[in-house]
Amino acid sequence: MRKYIENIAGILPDVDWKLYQQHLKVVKAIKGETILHFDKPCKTIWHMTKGAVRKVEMDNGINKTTHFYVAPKIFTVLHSALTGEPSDLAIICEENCEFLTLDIEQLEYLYRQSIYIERVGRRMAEEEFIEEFSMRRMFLKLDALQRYEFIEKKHPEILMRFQLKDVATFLGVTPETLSRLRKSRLLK
Amino acid sequence: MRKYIENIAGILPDVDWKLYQQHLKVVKAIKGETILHFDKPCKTIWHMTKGAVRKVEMDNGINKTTHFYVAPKIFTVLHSALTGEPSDLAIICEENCEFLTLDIEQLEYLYRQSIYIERVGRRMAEEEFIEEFSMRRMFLKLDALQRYEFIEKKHPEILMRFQLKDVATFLGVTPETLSRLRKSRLLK
DNA sequence: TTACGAACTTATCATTTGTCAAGTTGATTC
DNA sequence: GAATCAACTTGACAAATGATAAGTTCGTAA
Repeated sequence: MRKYIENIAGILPDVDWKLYQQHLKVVKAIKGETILHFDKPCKTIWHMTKGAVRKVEMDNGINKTTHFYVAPKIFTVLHSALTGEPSDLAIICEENCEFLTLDIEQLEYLYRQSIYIERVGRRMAEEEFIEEFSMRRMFLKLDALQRYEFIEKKHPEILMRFQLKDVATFLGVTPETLSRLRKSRLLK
Repeated sequence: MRKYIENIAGILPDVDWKLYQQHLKVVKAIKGETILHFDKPCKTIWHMTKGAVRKVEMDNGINKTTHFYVAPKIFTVLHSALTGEPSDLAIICEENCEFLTLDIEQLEYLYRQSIYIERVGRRMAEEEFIEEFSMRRMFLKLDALQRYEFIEKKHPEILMRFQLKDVATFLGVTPETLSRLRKSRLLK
């Protein structure tokens, strides 16, 4: 996990890493488990060391997937964590998972203790912003088939580890449409 | 501008603000001017104190707007600024504008000098991430008319200060479609 | 094994949106 | 004021996608 962080954020000195590490707690969850429920405030940063999860939103009774995460990965529901408001997203384990969890309030404390940890936070936020923008551009310039092929090329792990119906909602189409697009591609 | 920053990032002590301020340069640009061209690396953070700009991408010879910004606002092309790679986005002034510019390399230096400035960077990145995600969710759950109404409600300044053809590409539809949607709404 | 249910696919038809072409409006320039 | 140009609108038709319903496949539990 330290290597994963340093890969994104640059060197994290021993003393800062030790400080950070002290506040992490080991947690496990099994496939199908919901680690964050709708309407509950998100108070945790998850450091996923094993497994895969997805974030979902509820739209007219239909679950739509907004994010897929595969270990190693750090995630939270930021707009809820920052404001304390209930989360409109749930987080569901799609495989058996292992996490190191960190309380949001403890993270705020750690930010004040270490410019290196503050920097990790900045670099993580920057990377998430870039990824989020990349996903939105996908909608601006690509049709449904091209979006599927974009994911196939840039994020193949998503197609390997998650269900097609969830990939469909992530791509902004119905599962039926995704099925048809996949077939149309075979005919070429 | 300091107030704008503190509103997002919390208190910025006098000494840190002074340090920051020393590296800002006043720049003006007129309506229609391109302050960042396609394929040039982005080396600047703009602090727009007056005016309005938009970011555009080129897609098969057609300009598509990815962002609208109205003063006061801080922006850059992050994925280019971080890597030094040429920007696939251009930035165009839609009104006469005034900026305080900051060189990216100087910002990196400032981050190392001050945990408060580092924090400003983190908070800005967090806010941009949240906004970017909010925009993507718009595509996941809303059809074209609903997206228009979402912008009308949440970002009315966009409809007031930018052209409809640019709003259309920002919403992921053709100008013709947006025109029809606006008409269909009048009939209700 | 059988039965069941969920994921995925296929088919049909309706709706939305894009494409292309033409018309209108309004601001700017000469 | 006439000419011009870009923004915006409108119309007709084509293409993409959604909605509904039904069929298939496959893993799991009785």
